[in-house]
This record gives sequence, C-alpha cells and structure tokens, in this order.
Amino acid sequence: MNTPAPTPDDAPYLAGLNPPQREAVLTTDGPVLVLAGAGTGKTAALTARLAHLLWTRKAYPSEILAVTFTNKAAREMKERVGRLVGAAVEGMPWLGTFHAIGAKMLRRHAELVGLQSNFTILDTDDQLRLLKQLIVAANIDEKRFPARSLAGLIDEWKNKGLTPGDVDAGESERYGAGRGGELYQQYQDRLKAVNACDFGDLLLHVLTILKTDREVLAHYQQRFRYIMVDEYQDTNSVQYLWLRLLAQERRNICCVGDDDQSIYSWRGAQVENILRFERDFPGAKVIRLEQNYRSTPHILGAAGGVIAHNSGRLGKTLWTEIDAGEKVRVIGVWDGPEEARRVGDEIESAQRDGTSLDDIAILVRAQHQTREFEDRFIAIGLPYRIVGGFRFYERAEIRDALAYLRIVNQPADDLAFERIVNVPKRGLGDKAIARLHQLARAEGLPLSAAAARILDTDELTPQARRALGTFVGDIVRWREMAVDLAHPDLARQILDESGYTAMWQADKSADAAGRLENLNELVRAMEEYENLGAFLEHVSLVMDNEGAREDAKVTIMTIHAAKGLEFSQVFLAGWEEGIFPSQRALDEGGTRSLEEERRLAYVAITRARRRATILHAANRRIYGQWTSSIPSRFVAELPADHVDQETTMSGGASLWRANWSERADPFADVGRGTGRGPGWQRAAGTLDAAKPGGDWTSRTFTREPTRVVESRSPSVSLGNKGRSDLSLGMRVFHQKFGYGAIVAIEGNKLEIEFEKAGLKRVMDSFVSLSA
DNA sequence: AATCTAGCATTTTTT
DNA sequence: ATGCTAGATT
Repeated sequence: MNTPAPTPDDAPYLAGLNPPQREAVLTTDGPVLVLAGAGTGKTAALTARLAHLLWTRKAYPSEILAVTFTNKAAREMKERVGRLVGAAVEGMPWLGTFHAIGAKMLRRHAELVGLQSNFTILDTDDQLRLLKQLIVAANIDEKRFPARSLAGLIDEWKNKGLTPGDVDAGESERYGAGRGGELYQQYQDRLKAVNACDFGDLLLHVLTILKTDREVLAHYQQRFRYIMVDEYQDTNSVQYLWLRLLAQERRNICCVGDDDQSIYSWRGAQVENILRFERDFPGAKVIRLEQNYRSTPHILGAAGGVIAHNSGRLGKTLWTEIDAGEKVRVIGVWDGPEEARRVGDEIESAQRDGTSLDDIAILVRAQHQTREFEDRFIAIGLPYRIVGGFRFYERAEIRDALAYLRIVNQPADDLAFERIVNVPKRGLGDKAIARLHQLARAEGLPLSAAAARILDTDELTPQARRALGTFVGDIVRWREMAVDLAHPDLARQILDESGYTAMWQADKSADAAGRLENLNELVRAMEEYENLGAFLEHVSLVMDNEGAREDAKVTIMTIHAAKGLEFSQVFLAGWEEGIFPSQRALDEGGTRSLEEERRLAYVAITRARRRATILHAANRRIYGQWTSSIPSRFVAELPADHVDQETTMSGGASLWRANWSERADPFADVGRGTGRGPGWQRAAGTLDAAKPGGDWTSRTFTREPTRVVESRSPSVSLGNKGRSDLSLGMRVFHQKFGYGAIVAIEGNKLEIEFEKAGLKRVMDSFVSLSA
C-alpha cells in the first residue's frame, strides 16, 4: 500500500479478471449495476473494485460504504480485500451487514429517535415476550391472534419503512380486530422506555433520522464517496430508501445482484429494486457477468432449464469453458430413510474416490429435513455438520447467561431482568413478579430499580423479599466488580455466584453436560472482545459462532443458507410436491411464490461444481404420519439432455414419473396425508361446510390447476392404464400403510381405506393382493 | 410455588 | 413426532 501502482493496468487485483469483471472494477464513478449470474466471480469483482478504490486513493477506507446481506459475506469480503490491499481493511469501519452498519449509525445518533446510545438490541425471543405482555394487557385473545403474527406484521411494516404513524386503518386491520397499529405504537413506546430496539429498528430508526435531520444526512452523503451493495436483489424497502438517500449526492453507487437468485421476498426483499435501478439512477451503467467459473455445462443447463420457466426476468445467459462432465442425476427412492441411506452410500463411495467431505453438501428446503440425514449419518459414523438450526447464541443456557451479563451492563434491561429473576429458582413466582411490574409501571422505573424499591415495602412475602433482596444485592455487587475485573472473569463469577452453573451441575438430564460446556465456550468467546459492551454488541448482531476449523465433514443445510456457497458435489434432497415447492408456497402466494421456489431450485442446482444429485421419495413421514408424495414439478422441468434418471423402485424411473406427468395437472390431487397442513385445513374447512366428509376429488377445487410445461419432459409416456387384477372393495397390502380396502380406482391410482393409516391415494404398483 | 399432564398446533426460509 | 400452553395436581 506504500507505492500505489502508477496505472491500474498492472495492479495485482486485476489479474485473472475477464473483460466485464474488469469493467465493473474500473467503472468507479456514477451508478453501476452489475448483473452477476451464479458462479460468475461476483465476489472477486466486488472485492477487486474495493481494492481498486483504495489502491488508487480514490477514497480513504472510511469513505467507502460496503453493505452485505449476511455476516458471512461481510467476513469474506473483509478477508479477501485484506489479501489484496493488506492492513487497510482494518480501517474500513463501514463494511458490514445492513444491520451492523445501521446499529453503528444509530449508536451515534440515538438521541434523535429518543434512545440512549447504549441501547440494547432485542432478539426475536425478547421481542416475542414483550409483545405477549402487550397483547395480554390489551385483552386480546392470544389464541386467535398469536404474538408471532403480530411480530411478523410489525417486522413487515418496518421492512417497508413504516413507523406506527404511517400504518393506516387497512393495515391495522390485519391483526387483533384492527388494533394492530395501536399495538405497534405501544410496542415502540415500550422499546423506548427500556432503551431497546429490535432488528427492524436498526434500519427504520436510521431511515427516520436520515429523512428528518438534514445535517446528519448531509454528513453521510459527503462521507460516503463510494457505495457498494452486494446481493442487491435481496434488499427490502427500508434498505432501498436508505441507499437512495445516501447515494443521492455523489451518485457513486455500485449494486451487484442477480434477479434469479432472489429468495428472500418473504422477509420483504423486493426484486423490483434491481429491476428499476436504471430508473432510479439515470445514466446507470449495466454490466453483465455471464461467464460461469463454477459448474459443468450439464449443471448449468439443468439449472437454466428450470429457471427458464419463470417470467419477468432480466435474463442472462450463463456459459462456461469447463468440460462437459456428468449429467445431473435424478434418483427416485421409496421413502425418507432410504433417501438418507442412499445419500450416505453415495458419500462414502465418493470419499473412497478421494473426495473430501468438505466438498460435499446436502441441501434441503426446510430445516426439519436435516434430521433424517443426521440420524443416518450417526448410524454409519459419517462426520457431518448442520448449518443453521439452533444457533449457539439462541440456546437457552447461552441466552440466560447473556441475560445476566446484560442486566449488569445495562440496568434498565427489563427483558433480561425478567428472564433470569427466577432462574435458577429463587421462589419468585408470578405473583411476586406481578407486584414488581405494578410498582415499576406506577413509578416509571426499570424493573431492577423497582426491585430495590419494593424491598422497603411489605408488598412481598418475607421469603420473596429475602430472595429478591439477595438477587438485587448480587446485581449491584457484580456491577461494581465489572469496573475492575476482566469481563470473562466477571462472567465466570456471575455464573457461579448466581447459582446458574450449580443449577446445571445438579441437572442430571443427558444434555446438562453439553450446556455447561457451552457456557465455558461462551466465556472463552468473550476473551476476543475488548469489553463487555463490545461483546454483547457482537452477540446481538451475529447470531452464529464461527466455530474453529475442524475435521472434514459433510455439510447439511437449507438452500437459503447455501446461497453464495459452492461444493464439488451437491445432494438436493426431498424434491417432492409439498416439500419443494413447499406446501405453503403452493397454498398461498400463487405464481409469485412458486417462482420464488423455482429460483430457490436454481440456487440449489448452481451450488454444485462437478456433480449434482437430485432425490425424491415416494413416501414421507409428515407430522409423524406416513404420506405418499410425488416428484416435484421442478424435476419435470429439468431438460432431458442434462439429466440421468434412476430409481431404486421396481418399474423404472420413467414409468413411475410418466404416470404422474401424464395428466394435465399431476399435482391437483395431492392431499397431504391426514390433511393437517395449513392448506388442507383451510380446504377442509370449506369442504366440510359443503359436504361433510368430502372426498379427495373435491379437494382439487381449492387450487387452480397449474399446467406443467411438459414439452421438454424427459419421461417416456406410458399412459396410465391400471392393473387388471384389482377391483373395488378388494383387500390389498401396502408396505408402508399396511392393509386396506380399495374404495376407488382411477387409472393406475387407487384410493384405499387403510385399516391403520386411514384414507390414502397410492399408485397401484405399490400394493399387492392380500389373500 | 413448582411440577405434571393433557391437548393443541406446528413447519419454510434469517438479519 | 415434538414442543408448547394452560390447567390441574402436589
């Protein structure tokens, strides 16, 4: 960094970039939109661009705003820029996630929205508990109006950039008989009272400040000479408004994204943001990155074939110089356990061929699907790692410990106080807490202060008073200790003296040891931070723990979590209607959400470098009930020339598939098992009114028949002639559902009343005659 | 106040 | 199947 290159041409960061990438790097001034397909070296271009700005001294590190969507992406960018320009990254205070940057800005200007700069950042758990209190206080039936949905609604409003004042009657109507807006207001008041904000506020408050305070706005508009945004297709309205305000002055904004990889619309992301970039920033330069460096042509062909079924795309044509490689495999199996078994076998054989487990991933649609694999891999002793799920900082023991630290760090943190006031048990029950609340509200005090006060009264029973007295005394003492004790030591002391450690030591359940280990880990993690405050800030923004580099393991994760990653071999499990696309997406949201599912399929396939294997099972256990399922429509959308089909079931894959794709709408009659899914419940509600015990044929009316484009269907059509040896009323045997009687026959599909499993629809090839 | 039990709803996806 | 809540029990 001492000697800047005279011309950018020989700058090290340009090495190995193709012409469009180079253009993206060198076009520094004015608005730029980089449309980067999967695996086209987007991050390489982005980091090189950052390096370029620094290298050529166009901006100081502190004058560049670089926002990413995830902590992972921020971390990676920091690392890669660091490799290119050395220590200068350390001085990049504005490289981070939207939320981290929002928090940083908000701490500086907290008073402008009525907060103190040491405000607490609530996580979902705290948020929910707070909302629950408000709902109960408002006398709203929590059964009919769950706190969850209010939380979701408020989040939605915040993502749109709406403050309580902006919520109109129509929106308010969406919760608690029109009281949604009112509760939103109360919630914000409560947050302010306890000097806290939630995730959405980190963005919304900053937006409010930028909109109302010209001076602050001008300051940041000046400061940020260059703005870079990663994954622009995932930005929501607040984020969009933020960026537009900040970029207005200098107009040096570079957004990178891929409309085909927009998979977060459910949390407010607006693909439209990317689609209207050129309108927002007239004269914008649009650069397309289309050369893919990751995958084989077959993998790209398969992914491209699927995504081609979506409409309204900006459109890109990915190409690659990589050699053909093998086709995408589609494997049909009997049931979930077999799917796991099969994947396990495949992985073991890949391992024998020299593939590292780190190069293999299993991608699923929903978190619960990981379980099947976990069970199997434990059984065969295959090392695996599950990404996501319950993250470290979300575990109960960690959250408890953090609550102790929070209350010491920030006495007014009522939610922390409440969480641990009776953990471990101190004999402070509902009644005592209720009294305490009462006093706190009456006096306008935080709970910890009210607790100290209530000790002077005779409101509490003597035991309760004694217990609370000790607790309050402890907190005061810890707070004093905090002054000159290193924070990890402080944490250890607190956990011991509070009896929290002892509580788990006394616990003889199987996972108690693990929890204690987690607590140790927590204390160890604290050492990396300067002080308690810094540590708590980290925790609230980064819910994952990076975990030390371990031995090679297979990665199991959701497709969402896999975005931006790549693996040599990828297994895509559970490609069945109702699972992927998810039942939710099929029930509600119409084409929009179906197309988002399809983008998810696109993301999933494009994670693979050399080999992609798609699996689907004929039977699945859902909510503990066996259910038959049919292949995902996305399987039918895979172009034939890029796919190899295989099945472990008799009859052959093509026969099995063909039977299902024969009909105009092979999915119309998918009932989900006993029909406990939300969609079926709704349908059943309507049905039952009209026709008690309505049969399955009536189910179809709830869903618009969706014609599946079969033009490129690889399958051989064999018709759906039924077996001649079956007739109504016959008693048959099914491997999964047991014995039952045939109540309806339609082609090769049977409806059977099973003795144990109830009414099911199955393929006739799956039953045998029972004597 | 703490523990136990039955009944219920639940499943996307995450900063 | 599992996890949570409210209500009953100790």
